[in-house]
Amino acid sequence: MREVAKMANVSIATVSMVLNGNPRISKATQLRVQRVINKLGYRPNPLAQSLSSRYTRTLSILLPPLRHAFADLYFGEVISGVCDRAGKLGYRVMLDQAKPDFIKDRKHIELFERRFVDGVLCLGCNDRHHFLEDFIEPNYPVIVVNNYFKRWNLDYVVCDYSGGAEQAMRCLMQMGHRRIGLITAAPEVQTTSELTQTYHRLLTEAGCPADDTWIEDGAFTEEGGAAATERLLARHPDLTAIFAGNDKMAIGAIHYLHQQGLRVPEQVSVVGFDDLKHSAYTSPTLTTVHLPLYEIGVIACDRLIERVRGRAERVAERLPTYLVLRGSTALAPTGGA
Amino acid sequence: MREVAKMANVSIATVSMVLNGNPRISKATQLRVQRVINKLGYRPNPLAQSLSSRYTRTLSILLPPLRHAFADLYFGEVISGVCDRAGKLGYRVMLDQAKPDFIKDRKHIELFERRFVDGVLCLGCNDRHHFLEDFIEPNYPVIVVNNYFKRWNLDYVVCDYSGGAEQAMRCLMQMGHRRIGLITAAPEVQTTSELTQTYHRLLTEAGCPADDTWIEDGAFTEEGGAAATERLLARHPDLTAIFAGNDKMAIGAIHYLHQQGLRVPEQVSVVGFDDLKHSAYTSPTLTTVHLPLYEIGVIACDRLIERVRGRAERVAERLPTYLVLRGSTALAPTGGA
DNA sequence: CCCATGTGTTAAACTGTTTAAACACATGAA
DNA sequence: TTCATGTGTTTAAACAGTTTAACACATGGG
Repeated sequence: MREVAKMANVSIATVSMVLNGNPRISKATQLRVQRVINKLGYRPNPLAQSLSSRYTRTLSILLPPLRHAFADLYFGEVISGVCDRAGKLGYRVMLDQAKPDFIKDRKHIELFERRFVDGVLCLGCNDRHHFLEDFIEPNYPVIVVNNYFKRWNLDYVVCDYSGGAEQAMRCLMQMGHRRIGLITAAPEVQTTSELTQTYHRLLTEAGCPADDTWIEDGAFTEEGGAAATERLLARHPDLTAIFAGNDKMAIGAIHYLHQQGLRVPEQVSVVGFDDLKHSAYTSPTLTTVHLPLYEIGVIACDRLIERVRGRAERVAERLPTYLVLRGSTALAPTGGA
Repeated sequence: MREVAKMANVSIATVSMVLNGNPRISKATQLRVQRVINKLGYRPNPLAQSLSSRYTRTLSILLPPLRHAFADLYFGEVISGVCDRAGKLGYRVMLDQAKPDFIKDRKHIELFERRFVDGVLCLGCNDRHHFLEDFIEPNYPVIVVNNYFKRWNLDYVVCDYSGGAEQAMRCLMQMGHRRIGLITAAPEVQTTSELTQTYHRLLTEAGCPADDTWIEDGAFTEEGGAAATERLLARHPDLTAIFAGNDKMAIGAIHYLHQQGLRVPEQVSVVGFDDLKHSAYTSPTLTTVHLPLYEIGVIACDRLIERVRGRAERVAERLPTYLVLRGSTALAPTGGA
């Protein structure tokens, strides 16, 4: 920078102002300095810029403390959206994981206090992640992705889980299903509970309310989905459909059903939730609720950057979802179980 | 830092030295300063540290310019390994994507020149990614993950593709398969070409060499795998097995075979490569070669940090792979096609 | 002619750390 | 006593920018 200033016969401050498009610099000076910058191929050092300006132009994606958290298509889609958008807006993206040590060392606070990042996107978090509380009072720029909280007043962007669940349930019921098992996970997550409530509401409206024996926890994993299916089937051998809170559990369910020699969808229909890429390639292909995960990443990123730049209003957006009808659903078998 | 220095009656430099465990500081001073640091809850500003020390303690993961690149279990596993290891060693991880604009703007160079990061891990790159060349001459710390190049002398960590392919092919051949189609992708990738060579070698050794009509490109995607299977089947309706260069293409192949009413594995056996999480949950479950992708991420991260810290020797590691026998393979049908 | 106003530029202070060189001061040997 | 040596600490200069108050100068109005 010094070199540029010297060669253009101006002060360092002038060069800085040219770089930042300060309107107090005359056209002539601007052009002269710009030419020298190009000739010297000068590029400002972002570290120094951040040190001075207190903006890092870096965002963090904070993932829950799951093993191999990045090897997950659900998170992957969101992250893709965030990265694409952030890149376009000149922001960098860092990855962090809210492991117990991470929180214990207050690293989530340091993210801001030590100026590692300008803002944080929280994926896959739930009510038990008490560290979220620490973001509220200092009013740090944070957006919760695909969940929201009653107890904490945090900005969020979510998919319309109720709407998606309603479509899925209506579809099953129109096909004649009434004995429908529900596999969910993390009941403390608001979006999940929307799903459960919708499930209850629609069955009740149809005059055949379900009790808790029809609901099992599948931990959002394939194994969990399979195990949950086993438990459901043990209690209700006559069930004709399973509605899973995500695609992985649905795939686990199909896996278990096949193991037991049950045919999908002839004997049991299965509906998932997420519409991950490979759900279109399973056997049978999976009927599922499409979530705009990539788009949600894009929007969350947009809103976060707006907040970083001073936007004050709360963010609370809800994106529409829709059912994708594929091969894992069929008319309910008419005969016996 | 100033405050700490004042309160401990020492200079800022002394505080810095205490922080960095400089042996020239006496035990007494060290203790005194440390106490003040704790009392004030002082934490050094990493930006300023980086500005001074010229180390950012940040690594970049550079992904190829694929759509939704992060929504990929293959990359996801590697990234998980990298993040876990980097976190333990006190390094942060940034995400970058080698899109055309990114390269055109020489942002991959700026990563180093503007001191965004200390080192870069390149995932999913191939011989056509000429930007890799730019890293060689300045000797920037870069590790190529799961590929290597003959034309460029870059450090790498790979899985043993030859070994894995040999196990897969031997397994198929022991089950009586001889008419085996190969679905690969990106032939310019060394690791891929290991696979193809092994395929040719084993078939030739068995006295039934295959020509190029037995090989199709599947672009590493499910769609591609399905399309490749269609082409293979059109030419060789009598094939009894398909060996795919990754799990996604294998899943695409099974998808197409099912669509055509062919049973897997009774009529056609399918073997994949990668052993992604959900390959254990497909129908049928997928026989595949397990790649230690998470471990490769860990090791690549380790080696990169060693290089950043001055290690000079070239990195060229190869991790073992093994076949996982599941439900998509069976004895070759003895009768007609 | 004097002063208020506006425009372009600069010097200096600031961001928070590292590090090389200089500086006290005590010790031990000649 | 004098000088060399070693130890612990400080000084001051980087690192590479941004920001702000001040300044020089031109213009226009009273």
